[in-house]
Amino acid sequence: MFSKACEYGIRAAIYIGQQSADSGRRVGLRDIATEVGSPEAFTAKVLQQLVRAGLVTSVKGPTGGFTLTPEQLRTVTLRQVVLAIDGGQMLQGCALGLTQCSAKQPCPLHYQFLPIRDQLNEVLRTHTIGELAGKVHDGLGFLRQFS
Amino acid sequence: MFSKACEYGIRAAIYIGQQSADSGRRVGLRDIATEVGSPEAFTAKVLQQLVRAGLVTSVKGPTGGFTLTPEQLRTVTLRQVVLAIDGGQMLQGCALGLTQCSAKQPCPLHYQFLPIRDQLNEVLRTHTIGELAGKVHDGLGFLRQFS
DNA sequence: TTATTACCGGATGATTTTGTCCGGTATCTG
DNA sequence: CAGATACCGGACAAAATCATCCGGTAATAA
Repeated sequence: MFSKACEYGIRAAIYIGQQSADSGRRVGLRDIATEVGSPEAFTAKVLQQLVRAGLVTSVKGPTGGFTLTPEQLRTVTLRQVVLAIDGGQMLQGCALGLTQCSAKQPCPLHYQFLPIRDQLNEVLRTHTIGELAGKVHDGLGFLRQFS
Repeated sequence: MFSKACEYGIRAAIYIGQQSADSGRRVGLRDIATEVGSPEAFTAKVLQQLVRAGLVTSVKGPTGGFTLTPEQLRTVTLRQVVLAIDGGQMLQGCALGLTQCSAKQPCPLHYQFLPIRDQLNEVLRTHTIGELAGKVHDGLGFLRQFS
């Protein structure tokens, strides 16, 4: 569905959001990677993308780390995170890989996939990181395996 | 959404199906790759997977090529093609990459993605290659770009 | 100011996916 | 039977993705 980078990015963003909403405190890379079950260095790369896109805030130095501002918690959607990391291929590309697939020249699956893609876009558009973070905070969702 | 291999495989299967239904004639690899806009040698690999899975029939030698039997035209679904090439990751895996994501320990997106995945499975399960081939035959669907 | 902390950025490497090449083999035609 | 055709299968190569390493830099704390 999404790339590994995007999976890590979403999980990391939600974890950062949870900690930010919880106590306003910043979380370090090591902490994030541990809690989310992702490779540390690779996660750093992904987070840099999110920071550059303005979806996550970072602070250098001691007591530094990553955080989501109240505004980011409220406004950043899943869709923005996915777009920043994976681009729009999954969200708008043709299911059969045709570069110009439209009502004018549809692939044989065009109309079958329209509602699926619409629903996917809807889910990504209507869920904020802050909302998902709340779900994790309430024990209604998990970001890694617990064995 | 799907891998390149899978995109090529679906397009190729539909084209073979269209020619088979049309006149029962077999189509060669070169012909398929041209009509579907895919790399020839790579498409051969993908088609071999479909032949081994029993979803497409191949005949060697002169006048040989690929074909779909009437039974294959009637029964082979898109879902079978996708499973043969990409496996079940897209159809059942967790959107956030958790290896054990279930109602018992759901990711924060688990319930949001359930209906999407259900709908995707439904579309793949209820459409046969033969049906899609008919759509292409009737000019209601295209398998490559026409510029 | 100085040392430490922790993100930043580029270089590098491993793995998977994508794509090519070519000899082998089955099969049809003459 | 001989020759040509076209799929089969393995080896190989290129590109994208996934992942690591390490020095640089900004910021904090003593």
